[in-house]
Order: sequence, then C-alpha cells, then structure tokens
Amino acid sequence: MTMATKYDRIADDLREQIAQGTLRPGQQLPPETALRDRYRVSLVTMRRALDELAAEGLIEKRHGYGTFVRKPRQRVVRDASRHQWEKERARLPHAERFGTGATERDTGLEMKDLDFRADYSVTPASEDLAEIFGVPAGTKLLKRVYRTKPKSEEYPLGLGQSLLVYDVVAENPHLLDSANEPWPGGTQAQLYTIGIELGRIREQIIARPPSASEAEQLGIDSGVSVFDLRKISYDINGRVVEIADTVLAGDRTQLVYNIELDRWQ
Amino acid sequence: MTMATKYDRIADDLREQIAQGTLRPGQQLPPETALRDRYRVSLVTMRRALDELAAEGLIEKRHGYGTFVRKPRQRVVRDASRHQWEKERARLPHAERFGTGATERDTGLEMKDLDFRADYSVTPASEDLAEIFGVPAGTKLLKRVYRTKPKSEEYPLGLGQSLLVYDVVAENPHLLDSANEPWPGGTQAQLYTIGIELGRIREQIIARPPSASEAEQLGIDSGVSVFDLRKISYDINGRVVEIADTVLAGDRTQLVYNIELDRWQ
DNA sequence: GAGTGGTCTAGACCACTGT
DNA sequence: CAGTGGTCTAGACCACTCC
Repeated sequence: MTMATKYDRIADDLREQIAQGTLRPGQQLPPETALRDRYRVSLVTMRRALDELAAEGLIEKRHGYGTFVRKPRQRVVRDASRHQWEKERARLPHAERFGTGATERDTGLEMKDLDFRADYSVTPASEDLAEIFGVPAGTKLLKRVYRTKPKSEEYPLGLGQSLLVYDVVAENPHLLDSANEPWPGGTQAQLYTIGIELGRIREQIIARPPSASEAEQLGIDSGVSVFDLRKISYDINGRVVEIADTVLAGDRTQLVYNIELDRWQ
Repeated sequence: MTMATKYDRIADDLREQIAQGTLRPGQQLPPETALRDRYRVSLVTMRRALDELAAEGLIEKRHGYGTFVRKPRQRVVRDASRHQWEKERARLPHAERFGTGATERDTGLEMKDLDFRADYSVTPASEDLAEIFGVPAGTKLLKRVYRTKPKSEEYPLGLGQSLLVYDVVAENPHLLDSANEPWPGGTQAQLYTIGIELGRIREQIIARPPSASEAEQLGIDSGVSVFDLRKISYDINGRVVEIADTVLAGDRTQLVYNIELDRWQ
C-alpha cells in the first residue's frame, strides 16, 4: 500500500462513513472547524478533503449554511423508443395527442403538472450547423429554446434547444409562433403539418461537467455531471430536418437505448 | 458584472491566451512561482487557478517537470452499430475475425496497437443481477474484468466488466480461461461457440463524476465526468445472456445511437 | 448577530523529473 | 543537482444563510 496524503485518508474515512450509513443522506456534517479539530489538520487540508467528496457528488456544501450528505436522486428514464412512440402519435387527432408528449411519457406526469416555456428566434446558420443541415452557411434557422419543469420540482429536467430551417417550417405559419406551444404531440406532429415524415434519428452524447450557468439553471452543484445530447432528425429521404441540443442533469437522468440485431442467415 | 475571484480572473486570462493561440498546444507555461509574481498573488491562489484549467482539461501538470498546454483530446466515437457489426463477424473464420474487435473499430487502431488484459473470476449473483438474468440469487457467474489501452496512450479508454452465467458458458471450457483472451471477434464470437445468437441489446447510460479510484485508473482529473454504461445482451429467445458494465472517460468518448423509425402506413 | 463556508496570504518542506 | 510541482500549516478576513 502506498502512503496516501492526509486529505485522501480523511476523504476515505468520510466516504466509508457515508457508505456504511454512519452518515446518512441529508444529514449535516459538523462544521469544517470541528472536523479540522477532529482530524488534527489545518483548515485548508480539511477543506480539500471535503472538496474531493463534493466533486464526487457525495456531499453538498451550501455557503453559509452547512455541509450535507447528498441524497441519491431518482433518475428519470429517457428511453429512445420515445421517438417511435412520438411518431405514431403525430398523426392522431388533436384530442388524442393532447397531454401525451415524450417528456410526459418519460416522467409519468401529465401536461397539467408541467410548466412549459418556449422562446422562438431566428438565427443564421453557423458553418458547423449549415454543414449538418446541408444548406449554405448563413441560411435562416428557427431557433426554439425550451424549458420544461415539473410543477413539483424547483428546477427543470433539462435545457433544450431546437433548430429548424426557417424556410422549410414557414410553410405553416402557425409553427413560427411560440404562442402555439406547447404543441401536443411534439415536433413530429408539427412536422406532419408540413408533410414531413421522419425516417431516422441520430443521437450523439457527451458527458461533461456543467458550466456555471447550466449548474445554476438545472439546480445542480458543480460536482455533478451533465449529459450533452444532440439529436439529429432525418426525414424519409435522408435530409436533416432538425438539430436539437439538450443538456440533462446527470444525477436525475438515465438514458436507455434498445438495439435490435438482424438475424443470422 | 459581478466581482470575480482572483483565481477566476487569472484562469480567464490564461484561458483566453490558450484560445487566442498566444499559448500553444504542447507549450510549457512558466513555473508557478513566476506566474505568482506576474499576477501578484499567493502561490496557493495561483495554483488554484491552474487547477481549474487542469480540471477543464486545458492544461496538464507534470509533477517535477512543468505545466503544459494540453493538446485537444480526440473523442473516440462509440457507435451502437458496433453491435450489429460485431454480430456479422462472429461467425467468420478466425483469420478474418483477427484484429477486428469492436474497440479496434471505434479507435481505428489494430490489435497490435492495443494492450489488452483480462482477469476472470467466479462470483455468486447478487439479488439485482439475478433478477436481470432471470436466475436464482447466488447462481454462479463468470466475471471478466477488462482493460484495453492504446499503446500510444498512458491510460485505458475505459474500465470494463462482463458477467455471464457460469453454467451456460461452461459448455465450452475454452471460454473459462482468460489465457484465451483476447478472443478475436469479441463476446458474440465466444457465444457463437456455444450456439448462442444475440437478438437484442439494451444500453443504459448514466453520467456521473468519477470515483477517486476511477479517476486514477483512467488518468482523468476528478473534474471530468464519466459515462457509466450497462449493456444487457438478450439472445434471440429474449433470455439475458450477458451484463456488461463499462466506465468511459467523459472527455475522450462520444456515444452515438441511430434509431430507425417505422414508416407511417 | 451567530454560525457557516469561501477566499487569500506567506512561508516551510516534500516528491518528482531530467541532466 | 537544480528546477519543478505537491502538500501542509496558522491565521486573517469576506460572504452567505438563517433566526
């Protein structure tokens, strides 16, 4: 066994107590000064040990209030079958689509339990985005920023943004007005009104620490990860129709994908 | 504008210089003591600013040697189509399978460029695992721990563990001996030898901070996220055949899934 | 106002690297 | 060996939260 640093040994000790249940979820730890005295180290060293645990998401420090053992959070399962599910509902009459968006399906909540906000704007396509859409750089894009928050929670599940080619969507002027949100049935129901059927969806996922602004908006501290998910929707002709970027709180989300395999001959 | 801390302003300044190219990838930064004098702060504060940048992966500190601007890390794309691809190769003759595992496909490297290690052991099934496998708790499982590392890199891409029901695999004694690893073509080729064809794969993904041990093994800072991916393999009869857990460095990996949608009638 | 965590300092000493 | 980053200290003062 190699010699560990003081802060590592202190962090190990506290980790162990959390694992054993000696320190329970939600419980407040003694003040840093008290812990410093208990472990007979300097305050800086004691704080460093606590910072390690905070980075692992095991404890949560609240400035001016105290340090607490983190409660493991219930994760919302986001199953990729949501896309097929949404597609099948896109052509249903309004009444049947109502209150049955993909988010509602994931969370088990109804639309009346959710606070919904959408902000529309128009933006020129950057080089990167234009290449994905297969259009010239600078092409007008409709940018829609979404926030969906369960009324029972303080913070949204994720920060979402969707991009569509403006001239494509403009065929149906209703789609250009955020006042028509939430649109029951979601984006695929909207695309149906302009004759677009999706054939394939590609999802690219990155895991990273949140930026300061994301941490604040999602109500997580910097010791938690986020999913950074880009969804690219292709119509049945292979044209890119939508690019949607979503940032999901890592401690509240689980992603699920099912891959069907072709049979051997 | 809110007042920032000293270390934030120093980190911002250095971030800017890296972004502008004033500091170039691979370039060595001045010693901490010199930077401390330049920014007129204490050594602790200076180090904290550098630690921020290290956590973001912008710089790399080498004990006793120096601090360097990091060359941007390339993300290995792990596309879920690897499973279908692997399946099609599972029945090929040994020579054609050789050097064509899914990891090699992801990284573009050949088997000779990879260091590979596998440790086999036998373990009784916990309640949770037994339920997924659909067997009684305590059933013997073959546990295989994998490490795959590009020879050109210092650290492995991921930490992997695979579980199989022992009595199922025992039909082919070769599969019980880690000395036969790496098995060209991967697990599906191994399962083929005992007459098992996979029909479906389910992947469940979580994003979280690494534990101290994971951070060390993967060579990432505790300020980087990891993917925690569980792959459950079903045979063509719907029976669970394998449960594989993998921890992937978040700053070196991108996950990709393609979802084909059924046509409207 | 009392109690908590956050920032910052000046300086000692240790551990690692390359020549 | 010289030069670098890593650990640790004792103590001052600031900023936030709650009552």
